[in-house]
Amino acid sequence: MEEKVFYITTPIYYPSDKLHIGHTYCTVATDAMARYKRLTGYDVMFLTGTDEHGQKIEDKAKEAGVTPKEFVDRIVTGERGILDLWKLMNISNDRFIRTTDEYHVKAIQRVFRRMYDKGDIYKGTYKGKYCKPCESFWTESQLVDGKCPDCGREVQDAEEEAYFFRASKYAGRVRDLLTGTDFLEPASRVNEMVNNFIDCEGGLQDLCVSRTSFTWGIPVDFDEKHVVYVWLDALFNYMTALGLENDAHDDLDKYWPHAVHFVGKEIVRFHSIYWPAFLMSLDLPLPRKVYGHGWLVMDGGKMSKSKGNVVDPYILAERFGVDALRFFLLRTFPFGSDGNFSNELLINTINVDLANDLGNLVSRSTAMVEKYFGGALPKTGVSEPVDEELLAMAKALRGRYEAQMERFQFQNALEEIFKLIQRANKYIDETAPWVLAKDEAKRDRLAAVLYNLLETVRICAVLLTPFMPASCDKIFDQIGAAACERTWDSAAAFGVLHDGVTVRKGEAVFPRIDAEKELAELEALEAAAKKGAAPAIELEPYAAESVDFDTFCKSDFRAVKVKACEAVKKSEKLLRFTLDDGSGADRQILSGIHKFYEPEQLVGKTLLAILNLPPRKMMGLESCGMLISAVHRENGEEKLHLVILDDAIPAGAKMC
RNA sequence: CGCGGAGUAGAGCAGUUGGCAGCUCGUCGGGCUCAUAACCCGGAGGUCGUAGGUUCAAGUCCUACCUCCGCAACCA
Repeated sequence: MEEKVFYITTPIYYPSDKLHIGHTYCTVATDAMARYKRLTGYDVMFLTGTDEHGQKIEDKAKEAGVTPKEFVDRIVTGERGILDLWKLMNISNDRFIRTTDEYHVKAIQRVFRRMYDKGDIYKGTYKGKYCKPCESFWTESQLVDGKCPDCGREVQDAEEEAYFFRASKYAGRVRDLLTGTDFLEPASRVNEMVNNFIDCEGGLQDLCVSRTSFTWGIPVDFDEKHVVYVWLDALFNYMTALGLENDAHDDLDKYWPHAVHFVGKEIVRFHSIYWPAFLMSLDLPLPRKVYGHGWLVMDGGKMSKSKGNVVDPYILAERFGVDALRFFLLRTFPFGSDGNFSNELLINTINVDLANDLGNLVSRSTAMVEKYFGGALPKTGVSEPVDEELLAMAKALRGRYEAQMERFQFQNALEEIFKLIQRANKYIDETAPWVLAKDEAKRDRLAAVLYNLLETVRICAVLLTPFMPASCDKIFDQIGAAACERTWDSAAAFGVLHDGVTVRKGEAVFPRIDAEKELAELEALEAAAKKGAAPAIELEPYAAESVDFDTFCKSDFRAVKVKACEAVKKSEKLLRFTLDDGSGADRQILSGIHKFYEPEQLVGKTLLAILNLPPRKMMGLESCGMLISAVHRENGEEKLHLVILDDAIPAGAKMC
């Protein structure tokens, strides 16, 4: 007898900012899976949480003038924070872990020590280059022309003490795990991982697992100037939340062997390579599966702050309904690959599937029971051959749905349900109940037709419950389904609804959306949100330090004329300028301003440039100097204007 | 040759193990009036990126090439 236990997790999200629709997507998928497993009778543990340490949060907190803990508290527990978002989205997680929770911190310290005692963590040096003025540490590959990427000055060899995890020791076992089992899915991600990180040049690299350059992290308890590297801290949340090395919880043995991790494709590497290696080091059992889902992209581009195309789940959920949003995310996109998000698609899906097909089916079915039977439907039907196809589909649905759900193919599972819903709408046409209603002799036949419709709706609603829990309850209430008629078992049988079932046609469960009107309003809303978030005009901070006159005079500012200008291939931002600097020889300067100017509008202009900066390579091309621009931010948006001079100024004229 | 993904109807996409090329929207025509102007039926529209190859049979497998997109790099 198989043990009916299931453990599922989302990644713990990084609260350096508000979460967006992509995080919501992953969490909703996990929630649907958890609810599905509970429905089928499993004992489910569903964990989500936040990963709260690290340099970035330390920096952000400093910027905001608060402590790191205050900073993350606001994003996690504050108004419209992460907890609020999951509450709004009706997420049914059993636990919520924060890596700043005391029990987790203590557990991680013990884990770190165990790995150290075993010899899998060793103290080494992190070799690199140090820039004194910037006080920053760079790796060889981060350098630009052998110089500091921030300030362009010389760097020195330096060594920073750090602890390393001996990942190389487990490379073979991890490779076997990835290539020989279905531990990592979808399978397309396996080759990517093995080729890139294990069978690459130099093999699987040992992982640096401590830092001394910042303090917002879990201290290594036997070497206090180190903090534990974020990933070692973060990955173990999946086990500390069940009681690994702590007394706060005590169900590791029960749930851990049944663990499934849903993760975004960007962190598949850590979950499929380092996470198993960490566990091997501690002789702990591995989770059952890591599933790397795709991203939601906007019009072909990755969602990102700088592109200003981040989608706010609050706005969508409040406008269209939580269940509609949950449904859309899982119905529209294949879970394993990227999906193209758009408001049009969202509205279209809601209208077609939820309003026209499902909502309208419930509406017309219940309306007829009310109209022809006063709301109470006798189970005294007469069946006819035309019923057979509908009944066969309805009876087979649970099995087909289950096969897809077990493979995490939510899109296909929902597709199966909607095939039946469409079949039911067709069945109404075939049987024409409004004609039967006119003939008193056909009253029993009419009852059968309507009963079949309610049964079909009931089965669909049971299977839709994991996706749209609140809406399915409404549907159950409208068709009069009792508690025992909403179960997993009841979804496999036809004819479950009791005799004399009472329908209550209420408000439309999924109202139709006026697409044009909504799109316009959404656009306005999103623009307003963007504006409200940032001040109208934002300027760079004024320099506190003064520069002496001699130093200033060393800068060779000159007027230059643009002889030619073109976009650099494969670069989103770079323009390549060929300039007349008065010397007689052409000067080439690259500038990252394509976002603001098209090349052809600049040819012939007189611009300002500094000529005596050391040449620097970008995208394989050499840039000799820099064009001077005025920069500021407007409503949070970056603005840039080249300094354009009077064309009467000759090329090469010195600015002083 | 840095790594990876994708090219299928006007748009957006599905096609697991090779076996009659499908779905949604749009479009054109018809039906119905129970229902949220919703529902049902039918038509038009594709040399499945290109060129080769394997096979009785290729969207699917193999080889080469073209185009687009991510990551990375870069954005002095």
